[in-house]
Amino acid sequence: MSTVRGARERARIEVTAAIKDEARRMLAAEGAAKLSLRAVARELGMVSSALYRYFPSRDELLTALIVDAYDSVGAAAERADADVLAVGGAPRARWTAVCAAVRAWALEHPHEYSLIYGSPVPGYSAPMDTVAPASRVANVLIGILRTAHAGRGLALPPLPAALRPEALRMTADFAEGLPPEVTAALVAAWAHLVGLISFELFGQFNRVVEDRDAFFAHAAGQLAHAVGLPVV
Amino acid sequence: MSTVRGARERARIEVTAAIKDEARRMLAAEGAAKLSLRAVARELGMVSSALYRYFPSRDELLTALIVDAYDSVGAAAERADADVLAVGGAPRARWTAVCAAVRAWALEHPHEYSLIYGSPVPGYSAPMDTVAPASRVANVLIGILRTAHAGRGLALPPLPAALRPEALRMTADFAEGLPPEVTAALVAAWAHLVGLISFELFGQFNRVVEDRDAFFAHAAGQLAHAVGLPVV
DNA sequence: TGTACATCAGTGAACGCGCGTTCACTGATGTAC
DNA sequence: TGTACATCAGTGAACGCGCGTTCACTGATGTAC
Repeated sequence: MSTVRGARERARIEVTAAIKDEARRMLAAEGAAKLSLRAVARELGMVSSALYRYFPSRDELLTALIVDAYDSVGAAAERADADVLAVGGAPRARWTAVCAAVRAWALEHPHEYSLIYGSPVPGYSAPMDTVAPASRVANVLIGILRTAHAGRGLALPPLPAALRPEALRMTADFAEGLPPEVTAALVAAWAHLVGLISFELFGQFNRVVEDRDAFFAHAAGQLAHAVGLPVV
Repeated sequence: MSTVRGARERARIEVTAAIKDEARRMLAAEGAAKLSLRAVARELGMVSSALYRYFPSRDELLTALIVDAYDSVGAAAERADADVLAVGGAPRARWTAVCAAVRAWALEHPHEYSLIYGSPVPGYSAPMDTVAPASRVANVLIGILRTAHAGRGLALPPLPAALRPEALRMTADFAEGLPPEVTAALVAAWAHLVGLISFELFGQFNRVVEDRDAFFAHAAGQLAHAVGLPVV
């Protein structure tokens, strides 16, 4: 019951963290495909086989990094939202702040971003552990829209009949309480946001968009509009 | 001056094509990171060193595949647009047809799509040869908007002052003749389109969107709206 | 049309590299009595 | 408090693998006279 851990347990926690930190550094330097257990061990002054005391395989280490990345961007989004909320910000301000926070996180951690929103790592398939952390950012956005809906409301045109059943199902699954047209718009807006960030990060904006801050700020406003958030 | 080629030249063309075809097949099976000259050679019954007669390095082969992929999706977009145009389709119909064609191409060639719109291949940097083919799809969309602008016009609200200079520059650079707010909306819509397709392809829609056809059809309509294309 | 030489596709062996993972081991830390 | 045993982190060697690239070579195709 004691929170005072033995030397063994504390060492284990520290070494596990050191391995993940080093792996993250290599990720940032080389990308996920180049991440190797041997290189991490080498950098830590351990022998490669020693890592197997901490992670049963390279894929498990990758999974840990993916979960951490989702948690990291999720926390950044929650923090941004809470900051705006603390000064009494309206839903629209919260929305654009969260968009900006996700982009800022991506620009600071490009390889971690690639890991979770880029092309899948070949030969790796994400286990269930990643599902919950993966939805933290989306949950922040849903929370904002719920507040807005409960307040002045969200004005969106009705859905075409073909999409209504799907939108109702999505709402029931993960956005209980929102109007179905808002749920549909939210999912599209979320894909849009990640598309914008990916274009910027993966080089698609090279020779196309130069003033990226201005462009993104405008796009985030359009996104807010697309999910029905009023301007004031 | 004769178009009748010698055996040597014809053989070279055929073998080059066979190498690219096989590389594309391996790409589809394993992804870009796993693409290896040795595996391609093995599959073709050649010795690995023989490939160096055709491609000076693995990166050159990758570049060739990237250029082909851009050309392939560009051609698909152009074909879709031409088909709708041939039956007298309005700009909005052309727009949604092109969006659908890009998505269909991506679903058919997921790894080629990853190659051009996914996270960059580690250690590879795209040379200038890829710039022109990369813009074929965008050029189709620009063409549609030009027609629409010349016709009934495109109704979009004016840009915020912060984005006007950038939008004017973009217009001058690659979308001459369009109103600046349309150019800005087009770039955002293009990122949105790729974001939607990437989410679908990279697994982000798993357990989220089930009726993907309906969702995408609706999103493509929203995209048309976002660039100012009238419904009729 | 025939011969001599140049070009070039493809071979096979080799270099040097890094990888993930297993396994028997040593020695330090923790636990039960 | 002291001893005997169990647990576990880390070692070092090894396995078997695939990779990109170079190089001297053979033999077929093309070219000039």
